This record gives sequence, C-alpha cells and structure tokens, in this order.
Amino acid sequence: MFSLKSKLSEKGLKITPQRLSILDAIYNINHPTADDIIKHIRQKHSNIAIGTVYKVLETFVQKGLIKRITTEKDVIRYDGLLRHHHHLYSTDTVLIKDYIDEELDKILVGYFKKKQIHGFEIEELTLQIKGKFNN
Amino acid sequence: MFSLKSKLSEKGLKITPQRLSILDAIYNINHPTADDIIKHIRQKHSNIAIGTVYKVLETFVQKGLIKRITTEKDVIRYDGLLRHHHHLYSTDTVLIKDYIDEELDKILVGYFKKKQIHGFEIEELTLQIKGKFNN
DNA sequence: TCCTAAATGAGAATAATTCTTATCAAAGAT
DNA sequence: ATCTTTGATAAGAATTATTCTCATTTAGGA
Repeated sequence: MFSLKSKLSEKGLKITPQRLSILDAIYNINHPTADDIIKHIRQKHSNIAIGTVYKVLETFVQKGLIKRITTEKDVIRYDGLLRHHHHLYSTDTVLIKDYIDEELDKILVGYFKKKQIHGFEIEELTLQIKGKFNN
Repeated sequence: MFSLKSKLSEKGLKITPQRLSILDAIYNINHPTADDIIKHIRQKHSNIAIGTVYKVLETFVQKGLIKRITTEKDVIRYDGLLRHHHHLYSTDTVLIKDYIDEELDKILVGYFKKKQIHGFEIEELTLQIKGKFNN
C-alpha cells in the first residue's frame, strides 16, 4: 500500500482530512513552503487553519514522512522525496530540483570512509549543486 | 592590506563605523544571524539600528564580502569565509562549522566534468555534512 | 571646508512561524 | 453502532525575523 492513508498509519498518525491534503500538496508541489501548501489546499475546496499546517508539517518531519530543505532564505521548504538525493538550486530563481545520483553517493561515502573528520561523526551527505537551469 | 577598512574600500563601499563593526562581528562569531550581530555590537559599546544591520548584510552579500549559509531554519546565517568550503551541520544543535577540503573539491569537480546534468549548468558545489560533533 | 549621494536611525509594516485555548473528531473500547 | 478519550484542528493572538519608509546624518570627493 502506497496510499496517503497508509503513509500516515504506518507512522502511527491519525488519518485526518487536513493531514491527507497537506501530504497530497507536498507530493504535488515542488519543494513547497507552508504558504504554498495552504494556497494549494484552499484553491481546490477545503479551508485549513494556518497553524494546523505548521503543526502537521512539524509532525511529519518528526515522524520522517517529509524533510526540511536547506535554503538561503528565511522561509522553510519541505521535500516529500525520502530516497537519498541531492538538490539543484537555481542561482537566479527560487527553483529547486531533486537530483538522484547513486554513483555520486558511492563516491562520497567511499571518500569519507577513508577520510575521517576529526571530532565529527557523519550521518548524512547532501550536495548542493548551484547553477542555472537552461529553460 | 587585510584590514576591515580595506575590505570595504576594495569593494567600493564607504567606510562607516556600522559597517566596520558588522564586518568585525561576522569574523568573530561563528556563522551569525543578524540578531547575533546586533547583540555582539551592542554588548561592547555602540548602538546600531536593526534595519542598518540587515541592509548592510545585504550589501555585503551583493558585493561578495560575505555569503549566506543554507540552513533548515527560518533564520538567515552569514559566513565571512570566502574561500570555497563545505559545512558540517550538527544534527542536535545549531552548530555549523566550516569544512575545507581541496581533495574533495577536486573529486567533485572532476566527477561533474565527466557527468553532465541535463539542462543545468553548474556554478558551485557545496557539500552539507550532517552529523554529530563529539564534544 | 563644502556638497551631495549614500548611509543610518527609528519605528512602522510585513511576513513567517509559534502559541493558546476552546471545540471537534478519529479510532479504539464497549 | 455508540461511547469515550486522547489527540487534532480552528481561530486568532503573540512572537520573531525581515523589510520598508522617510527624516536626519555623514563619508569622502570636489
């Protein structure tokens, strides 16, 4: 089962219309902000409280259903792609794209297996690839 | 000349006490927020307007004197280290440390010289290394 | 020293996020 | 199917971060 409902229940979360529509929004918007999600939900039909969206997003992050994306801005973006991946950041727009590259992952993991960082235990390696999208 | 004043004048910026103390703060605080900088300046002696700090920071970023750091939080942090480097992020605290590794840089550049990303022109590669600092 | 464009201060305005509390609803127990 | 309880949501206030506005000041070249 890959339904939205099963994703919630797998994490021991109650299934509510709000949570389902937030999860749906995350899967249908590219790295959305909380505001993107609110607008997306309100567009179609239902209303939702702003505080609920923030609270649910935090819950999802805690439960590992989604991740926060790092940006240089003062607004938090979320990512529903759980498979390990990197990000392409546009240097002139806000566009961010997922970048999956297992070969790169192997190289990075291999490199840091040999080369320890003194006083630091690595848990995750994410490459930020900044540049320009051609069209 | 590596004085703070020369850093400003090299970029064609007027030398003001506010700019000097902001630059000084950036070099003396580890990846500060605007608020960290304000507190640092007010601690010692001089007062400074909050708006001025934000404005000057933006100017510095535009001129390439400092950089914004990417984080998962909704607060912007700055970095005065201009040499290309990566970052170590603590997964349980807000600590961020610079990580310089030219060997890694060569591997990454070499990798993406061979492996193009379709529709994307790379300008900068920054690795986010998340994990735990041992004390 | 004077002049002018640029910088700053002060506070209002905006934006993003969190908090509070009353009401509501999911889902397990009956 | 209904009840009950615990957790979820709505609404709006509060907080925090950042930006904007505009009057005043100042750096630095003329």
